[in-house]
Amino acid sequence: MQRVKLADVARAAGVHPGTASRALNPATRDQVSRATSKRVARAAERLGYVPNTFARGLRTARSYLVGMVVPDVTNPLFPPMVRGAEQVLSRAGYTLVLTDTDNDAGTERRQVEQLRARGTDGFIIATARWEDRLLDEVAEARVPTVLVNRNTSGGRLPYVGGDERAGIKLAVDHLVGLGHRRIAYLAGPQDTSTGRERAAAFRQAVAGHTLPTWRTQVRPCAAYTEAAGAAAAVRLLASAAEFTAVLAGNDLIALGALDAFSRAGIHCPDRVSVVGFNDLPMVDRLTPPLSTVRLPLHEMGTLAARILLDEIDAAGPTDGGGSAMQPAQPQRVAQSLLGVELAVRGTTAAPARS
Amino acid sequence: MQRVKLADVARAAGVHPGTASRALNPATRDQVSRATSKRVARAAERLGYVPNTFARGLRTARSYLVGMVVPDVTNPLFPPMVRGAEQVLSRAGYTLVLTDTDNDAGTERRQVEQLRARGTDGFIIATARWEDRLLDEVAEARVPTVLVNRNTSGGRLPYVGGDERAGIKLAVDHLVGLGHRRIAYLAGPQDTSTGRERAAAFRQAVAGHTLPTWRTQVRPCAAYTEAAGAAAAVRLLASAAEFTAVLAGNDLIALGALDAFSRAGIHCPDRVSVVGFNDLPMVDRLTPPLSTVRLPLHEMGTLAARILLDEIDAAGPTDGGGSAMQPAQPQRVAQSLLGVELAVRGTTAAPARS
DNA sequence: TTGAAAGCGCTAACAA
DNA sequence: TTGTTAGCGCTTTCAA
Repeated sequence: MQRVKLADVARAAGVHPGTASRALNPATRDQVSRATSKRVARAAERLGYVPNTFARGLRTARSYLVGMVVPDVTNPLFPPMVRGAEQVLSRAGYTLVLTDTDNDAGTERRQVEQLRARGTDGFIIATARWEDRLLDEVAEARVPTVLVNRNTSGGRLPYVGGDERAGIKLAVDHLVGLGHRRIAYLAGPQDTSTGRERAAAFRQAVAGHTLPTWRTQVRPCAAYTEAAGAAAAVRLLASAAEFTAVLAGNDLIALGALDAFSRAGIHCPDRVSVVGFNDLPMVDRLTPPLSTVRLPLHEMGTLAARILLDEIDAAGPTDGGGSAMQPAQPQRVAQSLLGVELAVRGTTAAPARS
Repeated sequence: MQRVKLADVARAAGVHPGTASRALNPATRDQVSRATSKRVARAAERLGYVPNTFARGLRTARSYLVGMVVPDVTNPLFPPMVRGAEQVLSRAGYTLVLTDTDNDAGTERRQVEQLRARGTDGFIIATARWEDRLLDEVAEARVPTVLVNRNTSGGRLPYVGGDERAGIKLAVDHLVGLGHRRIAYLAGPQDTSTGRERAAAFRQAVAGHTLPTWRTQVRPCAAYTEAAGAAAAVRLLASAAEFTAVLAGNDLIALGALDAFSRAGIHCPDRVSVVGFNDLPMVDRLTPPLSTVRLPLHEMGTLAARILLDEIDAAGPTDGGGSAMQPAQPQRVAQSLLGVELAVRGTTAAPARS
C-alpha cells in the first residue's frame, strides 16, 4: 500500500526498527531517549512514513475500526448521530464504518459478522429490537458495544437515548395546558424500546392528569411510517371515539395522521391537535408547522462514542472469544437518558368548544 | 480476533495449511481436487472459520475497503447515494467506510490520508470542488477513484452525476410553457461543478428561447443553503429588476428565496414562480409544494460503485506508489450523466397579467 | 494435486 | 536506553 516502511525510517535515523517503533508509538515513546525519538520522528516525517495498518493489526489484534449499525441512513433521525459519533471516534484515531441494515435482521447479522471478521474493535448499534437475539450474542461474546436510540429488554448493554418519558410528559402537559382532556395515542411498533417506552409514558402521563381513558385510546402502528400513521388514524376515526388531540409515536406517524385527518375534512389545529416526536428536518416548515419533541441526536452520537471508547479501553485487545478473566459482569450497565425539548408550533391549539 | 485459524481447519481436514488456503479461495480452488476442496470447506464451516483480514491484507495488499467521502451526511442528498453504493459494494465483498468532511478541505485531506494508510482499495468522492488539489494528487497517485455528484474541471477521474443541463432545460421549458419570459437564476456556488454547470445550462436555455436577459439575471449564492438563497433573493428584489419566475440552483436556495419573497409580501405562485433542484424529502409537503428537478440519487451511488469495482479490478493490488507499467492513461475517462425528471408542483403557475 | 517454507511489516518480550 | 529475535495468520512460489 505504501513504499516506505519502518525499516527505512530506522535506517535513515540510524537506529534499529524496534527502537523506531517505540519512538513512533506515543505509548512507548518514553522508553526512548528524547534525542533518538526526535531523530526518528524527523526521519519518518521526511520520508512520509505511514504505518501499515495490516501489519500492526496482525500484531496487536486491534483494528481501530468501529462499526455503526443503523436501520436506514436515509431516515434523517440517524445522520446526526452518525456525525456525532464520527467526530469523537476519528479524533481518537478510530475509523467509523457505517452499515445500513435496510431494516432487515438477516442483513444486519451478515453485516455485523463481516465487521467482526475485520476485527472491529466495537459497535454502536441503533437498530436494537426489544427482544434481540443478535445483541444477546454480541453481549455474550463481550464485544464492546453501545446501543443508541433503541434499547433491548435485557438492559445488559450500555445505552444512550433521549428521555422518552420526559418527552411524552412534556407533550401531554402541553396539550392539557391548552385544555385538552381526551387524547389518543398512535404508538410506534411495540418491538422497539421507543415504541414501548413512549406508550408506557403516555399511559402514565394520562393517569397523572386523571384524564379520561378508553379501550382503544392507544393504537400501535405497525411501523414508524406515514402509511402506518395514516392507517391508524383512519381506524381511530372509524372507532367513533371522541378525542380532541392526538399524540403520535413519531413525526412520520404524525404526518400520516395529519393526512388522514385532512382527507376526512378534520382541520388541524381547529378540530384536532397533533404532536409528533423527533423534530425531523422540515416539519417546522409545513402548514401548519408540527409541534413535536426534539431529541439531542448529535449528542446521543457523541456520548455513545465516548462510552464505547471507554469500553474498548477497558476490554483490551480484541479477542472475540471473550476473555474469561473478568468475573461475572454486572447485570445492569450505564443507561444514559439525555434531555429533550418540546417544540410548540402550529399543530396544537385549544380544543374547539363543542 | 477469532480463535479458529486456517491451520486448525487444515488439521481438521487432514491437509496442509497451504492446501486449505487454496481450497477456500475461489480463485485458486481449481488447483485442488474436488474431494479435498469439499473436505476443507466442510471443516471450515463446521469450525466456524473466519479468515483474518489483517493477515490476508498484509499478504495480498488488498483491504476490500472502499472509502466514501461526503460533505455532510445530514444533507439528505447524500444518504441515498451512500445506500446505493453500499448495496453494490457489500455484495461484492467490500466494506464501505463513510466519512463526513463537514465541508472542510483540511478535514477531508486528513480523512483521505487516514483511509489511504488503511490500504483502502478505492474512493467514491462526493465533495469535489471545481479546482481540487487533493483530487489532483489522488488521480496522480492512481488510486482507484470515482467522483459522484460533483465533478472537477480536469475531467481526469471517472464521474457519475445527474444530467444537470437537461434538468435546467426541463425547468426553463416548463416556465416558458406557463408563459414566463423574465426568469432570474439564483446560482449555487461557482466552485462546484453543479453550480457552474447549472448556471451555464440556464444561460443556454434562456438563449435557446430568446428570452430577455439582463446584467444581474444570474446571481451566485455563496453556499447551497437557505440563508444564502434568502440573501440572494433579497438582493434580487432590491435590484428592482423585473422578473416573474426564479430558478434556484438547488432546493435549499429555493426555500430561502421563498422565505424572502413571503416576507416581502410577494406571494408564490401568484406573483412569482419558483423552481428548485434536487427534490429533497418533504419539499412536496410544503405549502405550496415545491416544483423541482429530481436526480436519480440511488442510481448514482450504485453506478459509481460499479465503476469503482471495475477500476479496482483493472488496477490490481493496491500500491499507492503508482505502477509505472501502464502507458500514459487516457486524458478523459467515463463521465456518466444519468437522466433527471421535473416534478411539477405548486410553486409554478402562469405569470400574473400585469 | 499437495507439501514445504518463506515472508508480508510490525510490535513486544527478552537480552544486553 | 537500545538491539535482537520471534511470530501474528495468511498466501504463494517452488519442489516433490
